[in-house]
Amino acid sequence: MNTFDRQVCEVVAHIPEGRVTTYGAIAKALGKDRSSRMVGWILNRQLAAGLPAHRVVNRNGLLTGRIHFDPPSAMEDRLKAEGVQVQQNKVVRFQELFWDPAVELLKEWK
DNA sequence: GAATTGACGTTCT
DNA sequence: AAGAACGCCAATT
Repeated sequence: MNTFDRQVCEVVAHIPEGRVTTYGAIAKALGKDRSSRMVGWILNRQLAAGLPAHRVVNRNGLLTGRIHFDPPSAMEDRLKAEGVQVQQNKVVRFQELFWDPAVELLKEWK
């Protein structure tokens, strides 16, 4: 487990309930704005680490990673359970629910 | 070890 | 405005 992995876990673990963020935003917050792909990969590796990976979607608010859940509908169900409305595999009010780690996490970091 | 393939996103045509 | 190309890099074949 390298630094990047931990950073990603750190960020994802801090996403508030009922909020969502994107792969790109996370990558960018870590200075790897071109490696957004890796974020998904890392989550995949750490899926069993108890991370709220369901709060991470692509930049359109689309639940592209639901296929990697077991069952695939788990992602959508969990989000709904947290009060996040989902339709056609995409987050409703995504813009408003978006949680930018580069900004929000910085506040916590203090 | 080369080629392919992604939980992505930006840029160039 | 829609589609192709590319950057990035770990894992799989």
